[in-house]
Amino acid sequence: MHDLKDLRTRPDYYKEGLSKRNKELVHLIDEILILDQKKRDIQTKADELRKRKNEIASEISRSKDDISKVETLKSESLTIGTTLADIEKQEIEFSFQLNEKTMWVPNTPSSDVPFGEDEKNNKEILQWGTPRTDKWIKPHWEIGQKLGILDFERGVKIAQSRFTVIAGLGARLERALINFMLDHAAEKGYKEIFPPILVNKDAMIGTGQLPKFDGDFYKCENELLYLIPTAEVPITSLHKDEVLTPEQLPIKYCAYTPCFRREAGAASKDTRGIIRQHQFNKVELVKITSPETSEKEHEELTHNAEEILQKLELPYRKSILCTGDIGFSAMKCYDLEVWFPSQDTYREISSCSNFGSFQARRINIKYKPNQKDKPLFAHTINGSGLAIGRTFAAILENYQTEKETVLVPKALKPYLNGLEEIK
RNA sequence: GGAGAGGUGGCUGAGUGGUCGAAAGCGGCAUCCUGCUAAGAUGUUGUAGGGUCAAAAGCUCUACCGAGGGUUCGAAUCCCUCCCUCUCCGCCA
Repeated sequence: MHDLKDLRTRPDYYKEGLSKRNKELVHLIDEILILDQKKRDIQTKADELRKRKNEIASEISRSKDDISKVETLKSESLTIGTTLADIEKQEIEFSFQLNEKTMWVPNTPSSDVPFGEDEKNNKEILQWGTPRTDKWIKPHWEIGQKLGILDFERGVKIAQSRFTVIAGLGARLERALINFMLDHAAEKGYKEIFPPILVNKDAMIGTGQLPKFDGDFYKCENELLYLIPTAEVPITSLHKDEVLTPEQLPIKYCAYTPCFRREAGAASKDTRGIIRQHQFNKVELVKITSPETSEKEHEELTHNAEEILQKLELPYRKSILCTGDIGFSAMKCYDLEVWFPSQDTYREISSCSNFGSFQARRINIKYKPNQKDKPLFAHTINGSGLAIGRTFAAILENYQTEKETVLVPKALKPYLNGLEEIK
């Protein structure tokens, strides 16, 4: 969410920022400005009437003995009350509309984000490792089924399509990856959190999942709780309505959680394998920082995610997303994509975003640079470190042997009792 | 799930219909003072939105005592609904 006062003072800055994402968003700014003006006008009117009502109330209390005066005042107050009720209705309506509209406006991209309409314009920054191109490498779902560690049929049997059972050494590998990644994060100074997996609507609004993407998530209607689509949601909201001190910053959290996404609108995408599941595991890295250090912390967080791929010796590339492809709440975002030999391409495995004060403003996370300063909004940053299921799949392919087995990456052996090979 | 108690400013805690945005204490901030420290004195001290202003400061208005409704000229205070916390009982991994 944007700062309305700032938006009022320099609307062109916001228009320009939004036009880089999508030209069709620009009109939102003018609509907001009009609504904002209407809301302020009506608020001024309402405030004046409320003021008069307050005056009358204290006048009555001061002149209780003068019965006729009191009666006159009472009736004046009642008359004002009728008018006020009507105006307040409008006030509420305008505030609602204004808030509603503002909530739908995405963050403005940072000035160093490359311009472009869609993912084709994302800019590759680096490639790491040497991609394998052996033609005999089987897709992860084939080798996974052959090895008896991925069971797609039974996943469907007990749940639905896009739910998969991981069995035996597969389950062990999944768990090893979680522990390995959490340990890596801890080593880098991230405090481990195990949050609730169901969160309320406020948390979903805070990080920007709602209102725009309603329908993408599983919700418990009777409790008004949502299954988290990412640990970003509960972790970033941990400090909701708090004013932090400079000594507390930067706050660094990591969390393993299952994540749940309905994947509506992805009907024909990645129907095979475990790349796109309704339920998947992920280790998430989250930071809360001051505006001064957020850029540096964002780079560092991205690097921390890269280190995991490096330790696992999985070839990957790093790109900066262009203005048209960047997520709703983000001002800048790096994608890490891991190599999939069977698909002869890189696939996203981590998305590391700097949100500026966009989320903090919604969640109300502030910090005081000094004791006497006014509280300012903090910056929030997050990224996957990493998506477990996709890492699992990448290992199945990148570590595959011609004998239809999968070697265990060196870094994971301690987590699998020294196991060398899944066969 | 049942019964009871309660939710007030950064914290502790008073306040049961009328200058209460809220006493007091603690904490914070500023100044002063004692040779330094510790202690002390005085003052100050929330958030959000609006208006005024070129802007900031200032001044001013409105709202906020868990949330939302209601009663009333007037609500922290009375009524209703919901949420949360605590105690007891029940159930349970």
